Amino acid sequence: MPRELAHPDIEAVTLAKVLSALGDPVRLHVMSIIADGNEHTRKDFDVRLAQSTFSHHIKVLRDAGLLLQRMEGTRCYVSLRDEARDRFAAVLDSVLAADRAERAK
Amino acid sequence: MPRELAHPDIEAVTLAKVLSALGDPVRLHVMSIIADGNEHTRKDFDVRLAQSTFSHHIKVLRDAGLLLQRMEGTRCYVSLRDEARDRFAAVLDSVLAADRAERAK
DNA sequence: CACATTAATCGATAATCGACGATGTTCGAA
DNA sequence: TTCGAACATCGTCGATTATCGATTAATGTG
Repeated sequence: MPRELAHPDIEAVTLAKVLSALGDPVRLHVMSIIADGNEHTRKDFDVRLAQSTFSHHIKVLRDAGLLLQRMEGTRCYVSLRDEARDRFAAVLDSVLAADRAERAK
Repeated sequence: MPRELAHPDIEAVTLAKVLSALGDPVRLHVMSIIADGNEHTRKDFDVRLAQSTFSHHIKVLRDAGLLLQRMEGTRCYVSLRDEARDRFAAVLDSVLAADRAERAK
């Protein structure tokens, strides 16, 4: 596979795109994990989906500019994309807080 | 048509549903208009879509618990739903602010 | 080198979504 | 009472999305 994954220009990302990407339970879960700013591998997300399906969700977040994906050997590390945090700080913070609140219920 | 439109129980609304509903330019525009807390009629939203398509978007927002729809005679008034504002205050505020910022660009 | 691991991508399928025109209902006006 | 305006809903369409299994690529490991 291409060792370089395509990440969109953050300026080209629209708010609607971001919200649409966040509007899915699986992807919200991924965001809640990478919200700590660290890199994570697949094992950190225990979703019971086919591997290819999970890859798809990661790609949606990546295409929305929210997630940074780095390949190292056969491993894949994902983390919150800094430019996204800068550009959508308030939205991401409030969404992640609401997600925690909902999960805690 | 039924003079009473169905509005979901606000407790049954999930964050993912809300974000998914907000993840569309037309619906973001509607939200930005009703954010003032007042009631609005169709003429306040100048979208160049078929009437039925606009109705569809209104219904999506209504089903996400975000919008209150009141019929009076042949007119339809829509406004921000108070329970949604209470439950998702931070998310709505940040999203609407980001929308304004994006539009102002 | 052969083989297992990790994960993107491809191809298929089913479900959902955005858009539209047509229809039906309610109401106000002539 | 008949007409028109306003708007929800229905049926349909093409496009997108979610899911999966299979394939492929890269890299470890025996």
